[in-house]
Amino acid sequence: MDTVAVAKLALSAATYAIDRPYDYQVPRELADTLRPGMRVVVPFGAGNRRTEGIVLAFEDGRPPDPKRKTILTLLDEEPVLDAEALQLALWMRERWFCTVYDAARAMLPAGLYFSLQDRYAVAPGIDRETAYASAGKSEHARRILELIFASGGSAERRQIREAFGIKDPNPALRQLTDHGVLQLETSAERGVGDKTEQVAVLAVPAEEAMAQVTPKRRSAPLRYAVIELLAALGSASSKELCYFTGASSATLRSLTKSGLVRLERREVFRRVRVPEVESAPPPELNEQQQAAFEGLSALAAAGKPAAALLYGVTGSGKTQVYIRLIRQVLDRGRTAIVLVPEIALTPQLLRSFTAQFGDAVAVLHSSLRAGERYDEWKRLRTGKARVAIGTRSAVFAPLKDLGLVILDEEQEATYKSENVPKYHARDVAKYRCTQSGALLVLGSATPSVESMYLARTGVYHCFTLSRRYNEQALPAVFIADMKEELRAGNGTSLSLPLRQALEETLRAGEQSILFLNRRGASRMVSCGECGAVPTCPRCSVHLTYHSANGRLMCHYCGHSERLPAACPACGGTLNFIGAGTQKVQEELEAAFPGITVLRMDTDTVSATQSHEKLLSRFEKEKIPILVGTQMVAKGLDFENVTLVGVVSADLSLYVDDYRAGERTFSLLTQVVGRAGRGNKKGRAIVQTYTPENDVILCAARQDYDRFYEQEIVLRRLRGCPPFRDLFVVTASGLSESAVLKTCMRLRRSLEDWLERPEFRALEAQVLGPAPASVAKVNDRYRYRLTLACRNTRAVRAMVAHLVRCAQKDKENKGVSVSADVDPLD
DNA sequence: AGCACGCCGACT
DNA sequence: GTCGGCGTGCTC
Repeated sequence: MDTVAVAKLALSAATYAIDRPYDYQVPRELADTLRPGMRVVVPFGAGNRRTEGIVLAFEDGRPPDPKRKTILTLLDEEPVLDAEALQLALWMRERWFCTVYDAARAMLPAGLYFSLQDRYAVAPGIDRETAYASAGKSEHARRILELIFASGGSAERRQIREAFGIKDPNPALRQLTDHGVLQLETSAERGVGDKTEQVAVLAVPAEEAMAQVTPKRRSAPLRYAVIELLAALGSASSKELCYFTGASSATLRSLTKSGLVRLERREVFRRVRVPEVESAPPPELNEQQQAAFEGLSALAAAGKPAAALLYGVTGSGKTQVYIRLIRQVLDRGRTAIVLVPEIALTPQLLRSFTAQFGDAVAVLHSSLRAGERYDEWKRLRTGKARVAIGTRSAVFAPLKDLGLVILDEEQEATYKSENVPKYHARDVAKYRCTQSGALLVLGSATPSVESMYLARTGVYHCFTLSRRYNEQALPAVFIADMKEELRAGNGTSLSLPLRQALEETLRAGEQSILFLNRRGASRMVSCGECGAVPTCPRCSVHLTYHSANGRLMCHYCGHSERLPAACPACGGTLNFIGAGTQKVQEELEAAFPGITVLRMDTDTVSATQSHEKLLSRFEKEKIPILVGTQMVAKGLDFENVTLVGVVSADLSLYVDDYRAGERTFSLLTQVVGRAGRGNKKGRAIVQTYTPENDVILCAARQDYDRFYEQEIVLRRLRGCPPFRDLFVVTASGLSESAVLKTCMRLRRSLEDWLERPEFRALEAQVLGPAPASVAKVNDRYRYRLTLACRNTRAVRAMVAHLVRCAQKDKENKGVSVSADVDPLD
């Protein structure tokens, strides 16, 4: 009997509700070349639209099935994912409620991505008249033809859909293709961010262009703004042009139609890599470092999966241990991954790694151009580079014989992805280490409570570095009670002790850093008279001011508007509020006339220069005082900084999140550790309205162990990680009542499930529905249910089932449902 | 999600 | 009789 070869594919068009391996017939000409891990193009769905798929496996000897469709084309010459990576993708689907394709997409560099477009083109030999005759009386078909002829004979399906709005162009499109007037072509284009970018240039002299748009300045302000900017610059990238003027790509297109602007593609110059550094000898280790190294090295040598916590106080030299460990792993013929929270904040670490390992290091992070990222990815896959350093997504580095994964500052929130797939790099790292018998090293001065718990209970090995480099003493920490300051009539953000300390530091010719630990440090605008704050029309958030383009912008949906001259509600004067760094800067300048105060927050960094530049200015010019947000907390060490002030330790503490204590402790510890890195002794002043708070007291004493002991009790009591995980099911939609109804249905079936004998013992708890932290985004209301429960395979399967059923349920029409584990907010 | 099929009202 | 709007069900 005749049999055929069938490929099992994961498809990009399959949503979570219908994600499963799909069977496709392998055409004879691909039978020899096609292997698992390669990407292909296949027809999918009733309309056979082109979809990308990735080969998971083959099955030979299957009976032919007339219903089965056939693979159209091959996209790769070599597999882009190996067997282990495919296995990881399947595991991610189970663990984080995403599709296999979502997982695969996270693993591959964007430069590898194709965008498949269905294009409708006028068939050869068909003229306008024949075409319109075929359209007959169909209004839809006529409109489609108009669009296609207007755009030069062909148009993308997406374009046609958008032009139609809600109505369905498909019957008309089918009619036209059936008559042979139009034909469908598929184009596979390389994805975004290649080596070129779109640039807009003036097509006519600047004066002429200005003369054309000026009369219509009122009615077409965006066109005017674009031309005005282009007249000044000559040319600019389309992206920047839109950012600075608030114009959309439609504005640019309309300007090209008027003949004022030309759009071109221009080569983007690949950016300079890590600066060349002289190679350095392996670092010398002190006694403690040596002990940690030997312990870790033995674990790595065993070739069995293992995890260890490297708990080392700030300045105890964890990097040197990493370097020696990597060296050894490389010498044994294996490879290593180093994850850091943010590349930009770790230039020193990057430099020392390059000095040690030279070309064997590949750097992967989000601000690399797609092409560069792709190049680095290829170097890793081919074995030319054997150490990958990067942020979260570098955990997927395509390395064979992985022997070691290091997560530096493992408690950092950046290791959890906020986009689908919402994975945590720590868990992916664990899985990869298990796959390849590698060692996972979690390094931190302030480990996450979860990791320390696992270390204390013997799941992780634990190594401690308690001695600071050169035996430096920890800075002396003083807590300033801001309630008392208020009672004494001091309403500013600078307490008396902080003022005095600043004065003394100034007099000694030393430098100070003031830290404002406010999350998402951005600036808002409010009316001085009526107190109104401009809000996004589509989302329930305040708009933030961007000084770079002078506009108010929404960080959730991208809405932007010009900063109004006066309050739209009452006509009053608008004031800037927000990060407060500016206010602190002003207060400092008033208190210390003539002293330079450098400010570093999202505003000054994006507008003027990179924070690296700002920091080097601070160091080289010995600017007396630096005020900043989160970004001053980490990274560089300054010899001459002897005073650190925390303006308000409470800001990150009293928020509704079980990790608030941990985050505040970690931040305060890092900030305090900034003082006195050189020979001089440092001190720190922590200002707070709640000086009796245990987290603040522990941080002031740099007493992690005490903090942990208290925190773990709270976590157990509240049923938070590490004792239970929080599964969050989110429903969103345009109708608030529909979203809430979906949530109530979900809650009921969740409770039904938990009644079953196999789940009773888990003592799970269901909370909500409650509005999400940002209750409305893009006009969609968001509510969520929280299930606090041990994270077992059965529970994950149950949640997955629940989400899938909710997505398929007709009662939930117009509401989308998704799930996440231990989300950040 | 995206597409086809089928039902039904409006217009011719 | 069409055309087009809308609800329902499936995706190899």
